[in-house]
Order: sequence, then C-alpha cells, then structure tokens
Amino acid sequence: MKRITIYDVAKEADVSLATVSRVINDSNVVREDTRMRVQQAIEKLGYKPNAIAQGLALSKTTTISIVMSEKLFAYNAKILNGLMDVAKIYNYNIMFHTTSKGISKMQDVIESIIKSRVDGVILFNDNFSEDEMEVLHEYQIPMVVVGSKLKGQKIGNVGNVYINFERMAYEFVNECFEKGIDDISMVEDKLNLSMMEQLKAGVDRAYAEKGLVFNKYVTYDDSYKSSYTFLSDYYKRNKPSRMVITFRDSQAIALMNACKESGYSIPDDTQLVCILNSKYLTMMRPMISTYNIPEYDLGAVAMRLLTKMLVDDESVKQNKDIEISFSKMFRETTK
Amino acid sequence: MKRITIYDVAKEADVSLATVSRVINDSNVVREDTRMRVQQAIEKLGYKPNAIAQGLALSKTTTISIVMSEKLFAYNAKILNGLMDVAKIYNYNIMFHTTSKGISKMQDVIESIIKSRVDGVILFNDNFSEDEMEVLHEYQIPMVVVGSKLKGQKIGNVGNVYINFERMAYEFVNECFEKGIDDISMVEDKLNLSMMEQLKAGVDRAYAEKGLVFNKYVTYDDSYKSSYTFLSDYYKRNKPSRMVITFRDSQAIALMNACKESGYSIPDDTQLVCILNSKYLTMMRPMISTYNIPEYDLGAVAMRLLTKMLVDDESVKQNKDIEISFSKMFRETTK
DNA sequence: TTGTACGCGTTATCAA
DNA sequence: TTGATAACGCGTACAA
Repeated sequence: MKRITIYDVAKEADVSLATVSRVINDSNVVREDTRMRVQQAIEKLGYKPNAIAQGLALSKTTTISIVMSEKLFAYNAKILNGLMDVAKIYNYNIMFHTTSKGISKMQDVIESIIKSRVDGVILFNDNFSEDEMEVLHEYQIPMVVVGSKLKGQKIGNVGNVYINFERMAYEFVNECFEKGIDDISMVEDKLNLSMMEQLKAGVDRAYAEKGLVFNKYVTYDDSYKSSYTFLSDYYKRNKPSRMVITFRDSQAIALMNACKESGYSIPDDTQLVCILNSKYLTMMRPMISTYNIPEYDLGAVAMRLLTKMLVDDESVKQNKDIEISFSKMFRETTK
Repeated sequence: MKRITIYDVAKEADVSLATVSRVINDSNVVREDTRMRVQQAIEKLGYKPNAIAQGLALSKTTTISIVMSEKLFAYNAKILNGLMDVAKIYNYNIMFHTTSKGISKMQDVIESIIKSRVDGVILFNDNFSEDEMEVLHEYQIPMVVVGSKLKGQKIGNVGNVYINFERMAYEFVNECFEKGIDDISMVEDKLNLSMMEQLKAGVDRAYAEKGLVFNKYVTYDDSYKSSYTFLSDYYKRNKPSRMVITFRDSQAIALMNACKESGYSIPDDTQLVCILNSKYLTMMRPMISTYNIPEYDLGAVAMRLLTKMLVDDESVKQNKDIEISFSKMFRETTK
C-alpha cells in the first residue's frame, strides 16, 4: 500500500490540495457537496494526515513530553493517569522519557526533548536540577513541574502543581505535640529527596517553635539492599520512637514487619504514618494510616495548566502555581 | 531567542547547509577544518537539529509507540523499564499511549499512531483486538506484542515476546497432582483476560489428561468493588480449596486476609500461589509463593526485536516469536 | 468558494 | 570536498 498523501486525495476528489486541507481542518468555507466528495475520497483511500508534515508546516507538534524517574513508574501511576486523560482530551500526544542513573541521563533527555520540538514538558519534581530547567527555558519550552513545590527563584514559563509537604509535616507534628507525643522519627526515602527535604523542613519548624530540635531523621546507606533489611536490623538494636513517619508504602510495611519481628506492637508501642497512600496500606493488618493525596488530580491539573500555557500564556501568567490540598486518612496504626 | 536552523549555522560557518547536514550526520567526506568551523558555529548558536524536519525528509521518525492499558501501568513498570532502556540505546523516542474504557479507546489510539508516522509499535497483550492489529498492519507499521502468546493466525509484520502461561499452569497443576492435591481453584483477574485464558487452558489440559474436569475458576462481577470484598465474603460461606492460584499480588493478599479472617490457615488449610511476582509478596507473612517472570527482559527483548525488524526485516523473518522462560519462586504459602 | 505558490527545516542527488 | 536544488507532506496567504 502506497503512502497516501493529500495530493492523492485531491486528485481522487478532483479538487486542489488546499481544499482537502480545509476539509481536514474543519474550515467552514468549503461547500457542502465538495466537502462530501473529499470526505469520500479520504475514506476510500484510507488517508490519514501526516502529523510530521503538519508539525513542520505549523511549527507545532501537539506533543507534550513527560519526564519521569524510571524507578518511580509504579508509584506515579495515578498521576500519570491524570496527565494522560487530560492530554487525550486536548488531543496532545505524549512523548515519554525516563531518567535513570545509567543509561538515560537527564541531559540526554533534554537533548531529545529539544530536538523533538515538543510543545511543552511535564517534569516530575524528583530528578532534575535548576540548570536543566534553565536549558529548557532557553529553548522557550513551557513546562510544568508536578509533585512538590519548587524552591529557588522562579524561572519564567514554568508552572508548578504541588502538594505542600512542608505544611503537611508541620501540622502533623503539632498534632502529635498536642497528644503529648514528641518522640517522632522520620525515615528517609532516597527516591524522593526533594519531597523528603520539604517534609523535614516542616518537622524542623514545628520542633523549633517548641524550642526543641528534631534529630531522628533516619537515613541508611546503600549497603542495605532495602529499607526492610535496614529497619529490621535497626529495631533489633533500637527501641522505636513513639511515632514513625515513612514516605512510601514499602517502607511503612517494612517498618511494620521489623517492629513485629522485634516484639514491638503497632500502634501501642509505636504509631506509624505513611505519607503516600497506596492500596497495599489497607491490605496490611493493622491497616496503615496515611495521607490522602489526590494524585489523579495532581496530574490532571498539571496537564490542564500546561495546555493553557500553550494556547494562551497571558491568562495564566499570574497563577502558574497551584497547590493541591490533601487530607488525613488515619487508620489502625495511629490512635 | 530565534529558532536556529541549519541555514543560520551555515551562514555562521560560511558554508552551505549541505555541509552542515553532513557534519550533523557524521558523514566522513567533510574536511577536518571545515568540520571544526561548523561544530563551533553549532555550539555558538546552540543549534539542535529539528527532528520533525528530519522525519519529514527521511520518512522516518525514530519514534516507537507503546500502547498500554491505563490500569496496568503500575504492574507493567518493569517491562516498561526494559522497553525504555533498549529504546534509549537505539536512540528511539517513545510515544506513550494509554487505553481505558472512557476517554481513550483503542481506535483513537490507533488513529494517532498512524498519524504520527511512528516507525513501530509495542502492544501489551491485554487491550486490543485482532481487527485493530489488522488496521496497523494495513498501514505497514511493524509491531511487537509483549506479554502472552498471540492466538489466531499470524499477521505479517508482527513479533511476539511472551510468557507461556499455558505451560506454566499445566506444569503447576501436574505438580499438585503429584503431591496428591487435586482440589485447586483459580481466581480470575479481569484486568488480564488474555493471560487468564491461557492459564485456564493449561489447567484444563492437565485436568483433562487425568480424566477430570476443572470447575473452580472463581469469577466475580463488578458489583464487588475489589477482589478483597468478594473473597472475604466468599470464604465466610465456602471452604477454601487446598490450593489457590491468583494472578496479581493484590488478589493474593486479599485472599490471604480473607482466609485468615475466616479462620483458615495458610499454608496448612489452603496453599497459595500468585502468578505475578511483586515485592509486596515478600512483605506479607507468610511470604507468598510466586513465579519469577523476567519482566525487565520481556520488555528489553521485545524492544530489541522491534528495532531489528525496523532496520532489517529479513534477518528476523523466521523467528519473530520469542518465548521467555520463567521459574518457580515458592516461598511460605506452599509446602 | 476554490486554486496557486511559497514556506516549514531537513536529507539526498547531482554537479562542480 | 563542497554547493545548488529537488523532494518530504502539509498549511496558508494571496489571487482568482
């Protein structure tokens, strides 16, 4: 089957290619009977417009790049659903890029983004530096960062849809204080350092306001293959804090198992809150307390913001920062 | 910053655009000093070749589409890692499409694939019909189906990288028979009907060879919000089989919880095997037995096959079907 | 309402 | 070793 072009359709319908183009793009200056003729020719030949040629002619690809850390695929699934659904609504294609330590450095990803001439970029706030954003900005590519709040001075052309993790942690710690709990520890998640940083800032602030110092930020090095091996080791030697905050479900579950195996009871000896929700938290016994973050909305709002920036940058000039609210979903590991 | 084109570079380096093109594409007929001059001009201007224009000129986009069901994103993370890594090695961009019931029907996805003029397509074997593959074939788009074995007569230009679930189930059931277990049930997973079908076929075959009939294929309708609600309901009224097969981790965990809460013990009253491995299986107590499917390899092999089909269809004409082996990882829910 | 001709940014062919 | 020029497939002023 030969590649059908707009010329073939034009010949078949006995019109010029301009008319075919008008039909494709719903221009309303086409007479009804010629439109019909063209439509029939399109059907008959199975013609599909060449998006590449359209992109070249219009300097617009109707394509948006999404950049995500390879390791966070599974965890960002719902955000991605939100992104994809909205992109679909606005008829944008999605170019998908992943970053990892070995093969695909952020620099290479940026290179291919620029070459692809995508209309915009969605960045997950866990895997890029300010320099890299600066490069995209030099090439005038609008972007939206999703996840946590950007720090540093704002670069133009950048939107930000985020959860206020600093406030989340601050409020949570204060609630703990009110219940008389001030022995709190927080387990680091190496996959999401920017969010950890903000959480820690919130905890620090709450402690500082009480004239205390937070010093139970639990980190472990890569010699431990997983947080589980570390934690089960740790809780054999250390008594758990009365309240532990983890970021990710696997850490919460690891901690739960480690505590149980070391003879500690949850929530009686130690309470547990996992920042990121997941269905696995409710599958555990006791069911693990968490925060409810509207992940789908995070993605949907981010993509909607980007599409707005694309069609009319003025209308969103003032409010490119959108904070998404969260709520508590405390279950059986807290009391 | 004005869009820099090959003309700007040519002017800056005082050569013709043809020479710039040669430098970009590593043609070795360029004299060294002019190459240097051009390189410097490229650096100075920050020129990046326009992939769209290249695509138009070459009728080749170096882009591959990946089509995946929206709901399976989290579960296919490792396969996707394999796909992405290999794509990166061969310098292919990835166009990412998701299918779901509401917004993005497979038909629309195919439409945009054809319009995008991607060089090839990776399909996950869970969300398309033979008709849809036929359409892609009409437009001569090479594709590789990853996951389970394709049934039906083979369409040209289609590769298949798969796990032989039929054999997996067949062998497993025979091992059960050898241990004297013939009371087996299998829980349906609605997200992956094609794989379920093959598993069931394997079970059926093993039963048939014993002159028995398999009749414990557990299905539940959508009125149950999750397999957990169904199973915990079910096991209050029914005694569990001595061996239960589930497909997905959440089903296995749900079953485990349901059994425990109904007073049954695993693995003493009922044993449990989950076909798809995940880290959550080892976080449960007892740790759940599973099969070890090299998911990353599934993706990597599939993408490698597709790239080979793209550069030289002849060399892979004979063997476009690649079976990936699996192994048992039986843990504490079997004995 | 329709058609002509040029531009979009690159590669490839052919000539110099 | 380089340069001029015709594709690649489409959108769009401008003319008819």
